[in-house]
Amino acid sequence: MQKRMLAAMRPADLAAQPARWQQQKSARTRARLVDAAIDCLVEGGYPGLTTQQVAERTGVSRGAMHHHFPTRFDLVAAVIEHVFYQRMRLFLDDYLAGLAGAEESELVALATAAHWRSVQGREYAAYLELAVAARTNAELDGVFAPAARRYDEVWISEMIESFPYWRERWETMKRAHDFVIAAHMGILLQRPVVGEERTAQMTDLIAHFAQSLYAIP
Amino acid sequence: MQKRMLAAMRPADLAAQPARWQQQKSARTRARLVDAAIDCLVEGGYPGLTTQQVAERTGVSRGAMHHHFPTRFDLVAAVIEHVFYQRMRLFLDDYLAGLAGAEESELVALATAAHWRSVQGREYAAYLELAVAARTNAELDGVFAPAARRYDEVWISEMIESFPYWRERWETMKRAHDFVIAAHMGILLQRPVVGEERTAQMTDLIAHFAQSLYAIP
DNA sequence: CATAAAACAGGCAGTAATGCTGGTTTTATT
DNA sequence: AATAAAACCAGCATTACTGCCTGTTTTATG
Repeated sequence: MQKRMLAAMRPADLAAQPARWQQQKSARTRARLVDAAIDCLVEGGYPGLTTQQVAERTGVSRGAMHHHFPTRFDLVAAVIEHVFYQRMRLFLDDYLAGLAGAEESELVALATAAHWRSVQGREYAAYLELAVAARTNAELDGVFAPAARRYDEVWISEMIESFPYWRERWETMKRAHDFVIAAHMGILLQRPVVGEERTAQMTDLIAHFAQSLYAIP
Repeated sequence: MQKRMLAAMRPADLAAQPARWQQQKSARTRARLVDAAIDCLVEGGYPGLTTQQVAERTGVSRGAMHHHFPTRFDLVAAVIEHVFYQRMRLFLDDYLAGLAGAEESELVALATAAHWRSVQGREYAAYLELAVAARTNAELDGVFAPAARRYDEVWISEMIESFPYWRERWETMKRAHDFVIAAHMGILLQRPVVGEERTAQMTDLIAHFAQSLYAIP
């Protein structure tokens, strides 16, 4: 439960303790820029992520921004790293926090619930915008797809570490993992049209199906 | 199986037999413009749907385009109607075509398979782009959300008509319907990262779960 | 303390998209 | 055939975004 795989992928924006003050200051503004970019993404989608907006939100001049991120796409690439990392970290923090003194039979339900919570955060909203935009933007896909596959492997590694009870049934675990991730994404997108009641019914259904995958060998 | 509800919602673009030739010509160019707009949507996402691109693809001048669709958003609104209608029509055509001589127990599997096929068409790709863009675009959402809710009701009506066998279990049917739609959407978005093999496993899983909803009362 | 380098600021040209306007051709009406 | 209306065309002004460029301040180094 050490999140070893994930820890190795921490992006430069979230560095722990930089040596020089100047580097620290630089890292701080970079982080602020990336954070503002995520806000833009959440509020205006991928087309709403403009350098002007980011500069205006952070108070950083466009010139300074050009120093940290020469082109708009450099900023987008940094956002991608940040979003993948944070999305996974927030899920793991939530899941591991609620794990104390849990029965083995509850683990799947706890993980499913934690994932549904994680899906409602702004990091996931930004991730979704990027994922959809990458479908129709070759340049973006060139950075997004490799990152997605990288984190998919990390995610599986973490799951194997967190679910030692199903050591001999990793294939089943992977299928359940894929299923929950895809289903929650779809539910999130359908939520505005079906409303809260049917959304809740669907999440319950997903949890039930995920459980059934483990219950039946 | 008459698609009565759906037939009542056919957009003006797809009118059957207009009276005057001029109106027919007008409807034809309108349809061409909407069709080109869908191509833009599929290839470049919502930001790629520009009036210039549409005019260039169709060969229609921007001035003529302004005559049919005074503003860009008028075109988008027409696209929304078209996409909702076509997405549902293509699914129903496919499903009803494969229905001849089918066992009652196969219906759920047939419907699920037909829906997964429909999800891979360009109409659905356009729908997805609009759905995601509407999340961060209030003006777009103002047209998209009502249309989505309208077609959600039509969809349910058609399902009730197509599945008379579960007359007394409409709630179960609705839940299965919601589940398959959401799950397929999520699978489609996850497909580029998980690959074809895991995608196929997921669709099989969805079909199995949908079936189980009916099998167990 | 002097000098280099890093971080920051503001502004300018190029590009592309939108909405609109004046003018032209084609079709319908009487 | 004459007139009105619908469909079509080309171009202009505005807006907004990107990329880059020249300076200025702050921090590190010898």
